[in-house]
Formats: sequence, C-alpha cells, structure tokens
Amino acid sequence: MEYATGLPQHSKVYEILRQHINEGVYVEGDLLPSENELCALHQVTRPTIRKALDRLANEGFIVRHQGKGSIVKGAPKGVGILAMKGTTSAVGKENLLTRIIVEPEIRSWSEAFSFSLSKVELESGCIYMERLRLVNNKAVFFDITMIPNINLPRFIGRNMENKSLFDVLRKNYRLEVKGGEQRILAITADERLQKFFGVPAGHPVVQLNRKIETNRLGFCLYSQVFCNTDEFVLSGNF
Amino acid sequence: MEYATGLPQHSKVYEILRQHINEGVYVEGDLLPSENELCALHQVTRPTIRKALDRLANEGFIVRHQGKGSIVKGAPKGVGILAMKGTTSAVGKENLLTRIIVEPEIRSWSEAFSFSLSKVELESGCIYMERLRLVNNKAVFFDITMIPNINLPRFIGRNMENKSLFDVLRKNYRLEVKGGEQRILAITADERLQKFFGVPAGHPVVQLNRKIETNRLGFCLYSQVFCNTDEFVLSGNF
DNA sequence: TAATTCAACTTGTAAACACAAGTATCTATG
DNA sequence: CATAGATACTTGTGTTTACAAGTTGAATTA
Repeated sequence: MEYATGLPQHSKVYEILRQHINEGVYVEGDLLPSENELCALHQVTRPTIRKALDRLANEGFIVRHQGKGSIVKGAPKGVGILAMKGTTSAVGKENLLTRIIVEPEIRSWSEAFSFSLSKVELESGCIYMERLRLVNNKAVFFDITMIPNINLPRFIGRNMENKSLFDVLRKNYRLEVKGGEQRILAITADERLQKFFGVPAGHPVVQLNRKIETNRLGFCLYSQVFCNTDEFVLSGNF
Repeated sequence: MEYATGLPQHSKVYEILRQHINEGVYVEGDLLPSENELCALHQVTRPTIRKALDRLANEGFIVRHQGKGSIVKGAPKGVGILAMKGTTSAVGKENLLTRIIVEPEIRSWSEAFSFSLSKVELESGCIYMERLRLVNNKAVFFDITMIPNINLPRFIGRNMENKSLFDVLRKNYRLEVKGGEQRILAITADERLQKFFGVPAGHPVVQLNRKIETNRLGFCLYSQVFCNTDEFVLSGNF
C-alpha cells in the first residue's frame, strides 16, 4: 500500500508506523526503533519523528519511556466505542470482511439519526452508504453512514470494500476524527436486521447513533450502527 | 495561584492557559493571543508555545486554524463514561433518584462480569451493592457494583443513597477514575429486570460491563449496568 | 563476588531559523 | 462601486543544534 504524496512528513511516518503496528510488524511489548534510527530510516530529522511518535503515543499505540525507548502497546485507546471483541475468541483481521450493501451515492438527507443538521449540511446533500461487517462469514455489524457532500472529490466510486472509512478519509482527504457524540439503545431486530444477522424476530440488537466531528470545521460524519452482540460485544476503552 | 517550578516551560504555559480558560479569562469563541504574542508574554520560543497549544488542542480546550488563530472551545472532552439523555426531555437532577436494592456488603467474588481478576483481588473478596436509578419515578438503570475489599475502611455501612459512588471514593478515599474498559451488548429483560423496569418479557435492554481503573495501581472497580432505553438513551461524548 | 562508577545509549526540553500555506485587510485598478 | 491583487498577519512544517535526564550494561573497584 502506498501513501498519499501530499501528506506532511510526520504524517507519513505516523501512517507507516501505525500500519506496521496494526499489521503486526511490531507487536505488543516490542521496542520501536530509537528516534535516531527512525530518522535514518525515513530520512527526516528528530523533531519530525517525534511529532509522529507524539501522535502515536497520544492515541495509545505506543508508550514512551525516557532513557528506554518507545514500547508498542498495540491496543489503541478507543475512539469512542468502535472495537469489536469476541466473547469466546479474539477477532483476527483475517476473519474480518466488509460487504457493501449500498455503494456510496449522493442522496438528500432523510434524517441524521436524531442529530440536527446545519443549513449548509442540508443544502449540500449527503453521501450515503450501507455496509455489513462480517466476522467468520457471520454478520455482526450493519452500518449506515452519511457524510455531507462537501469537498470530497472522487469519493463516489472509490472502492470501499474492506477498507476503513476513517483510513480513507484520513489518508486521502486529511480528515481526522476529533471527537463526537454517540447515543446507545437496545432495540429488537426488524425484518431487515433479522435477515442480515440471521436472527429470529424479537432478537435484541444494540443501536448506536453517532455524530463524529472532524478537524474540518463543522464537517461531521453521521453513522448508525446496528450490532448483533450474540457472539461479539462492543468494546471500548476510555 | 503559582505554578510548580519544576515543570518544563511548555507545561507551565499549558497550565496557565488552561486555568485562564477555566476561569473565563478567555471564553468560548475567543481568539487566543497569537503564538508570537504568547512567546513574548511568557518569554519562550515558538516551539515551546506550540507544544503547550498542541496539548490544549488535543484535549479540546482550543481549536486551531491556520492563518487565523487559536479559538477557545471551552468544553473539554468527556471522560468516556456514558451519561443519560432523555429522548423527549432533558433530565434534571431534581428528577433523579437512587434506590438501594442491596446495601454494600462483603462477598466473595462470584464473577466480575467477564473481566478476569488478579490473585490479590480474588483473595480480598469484594464489596457488593445493587442500585436502581429512577428518573421521574421510573426505573431506567439497574446497577451492580463490585469493588475489591482492599483498604477501604468504613465503606460498609456508609450511606450511599443519592450519592455518586465516584464522589464518595474521590472525596473519602482519594480514588480517581483514570480510565477503563466497557463492553456493551443487547439482551432481553429477564424476570428481575422486567419487574424493575416494568417491561414485558422479551423487551430489549442495554447491558454494560465496565472495568474502571483508578489512580491506585491495580485497583479497579467493576460494574454492570442494565439500561432501559425506551425513554432515555445512553449518551456519551468522546 | 558484590557494589560502584562510567560510558553509551535512550527520550525530554529548548532555542533559533527558514519557508509554506491559509486568512484577512487594505489598496489599486477596472 | 466592485474586483483583483498585494501585503501583513496567522498557524503549519521542517531542519539544525545543544543540553538535560533517565536507563542500561560493561568495566572498575572495594
């Protein structure tokens, strides 16, 4: 995988290291190369490397120890509630699949999952998509995402299969998640969810309505997630 | 108020600015002095100022805009613990009641809601309590709390009615919440929850299993919360 | 042998400099 | 008057240099 060329150096290093941690090049407990070694590796200076490490540390990927080095922690601090955790076994990336139900397309806003929209957002319309997340070929998440159609060139048509939406936004559009609000409730599966999850009528399902703020002022993502928590629970750190 | 002399410069600047924001010297929407102005004010160089601002921005106190300045945001990021939010109306404190179902008592650990316990925790036994939270005399939360029975003198017998457990722990035992993990799932109400919440069989309920870490090393609280999200959803900022 | 010291690492802090890029404002021009 | 452009701000990125402070392990010393 290559990286967008427009990114500043510290972001590039951050992306590379982050991906290496995610891919298992470095595993929990490992010592990252020293800052000076990373300088030589990436042909940048120490402040640049330090900025990348600052961010990794801040997000919980690594812990730094003066005089010792940067230790990989692996599990990043949850950005709200995002991660999935098996009740019986751990979820390996190899078992994770994303199936697109509705390809990204431009729609007018129907509603934004109980969050109120600004005038600009309403006028711009939204990019709408539906995805199903499967673990071991079993549907666990059903995900509706709505993004304001503001300055996202070539987003429609971009292949989102098995890609993290956040990764795409961060790497291609420099959009970073800054925070947000989420509302959680329990519902019973409607016909559609029954079909997706293969569960009977009356089956309890977790519903998350999320408004996700970004570094672009006033630009928020809205997502609604339904989760079948029979085998996998939603897990988050705070 | 003065500031510890041992702190590095960027931390001192951070503390000063943070306090000024909290005290209302700068209010939401205000433009902070420019980086160069802050340099002159505090007699440090721009990288030092920028490090302080980095941290303030990261914690949500300010938002920075290239070419414009740093705008005070005021509201710091939430701690990740979910609050309650009415689907119809806001929840005033006057309408909030806590009813003790099981007074704090010492038990042996039966289990810790799917979290594994350390040897020390197991040997110490736990303080167990059950509480019901009511809004407008309607049960919304049912809360089971388990606390390791380690160095908490006079905790048993303490009146917990309408008191925040966290407040009691912080004020009387200097225990501060540092972080934790929560697992969320949807279940159907069992007989007990049906009675508490006044809901029929098969009614969906949100279940949260939480492990809450404190500033005392290795000392964690465990809590299990059941929530009837018919009228009130769980809401959290991140 | 056991403890201490020292040297060679590591990350942390801080300065001074340069230029890029975004924003707002004033000014000259049509 | 309205618009385009220059300019003077702002924050963003990146380098270079220097030293402080914590950790580790090997060499030295008791």
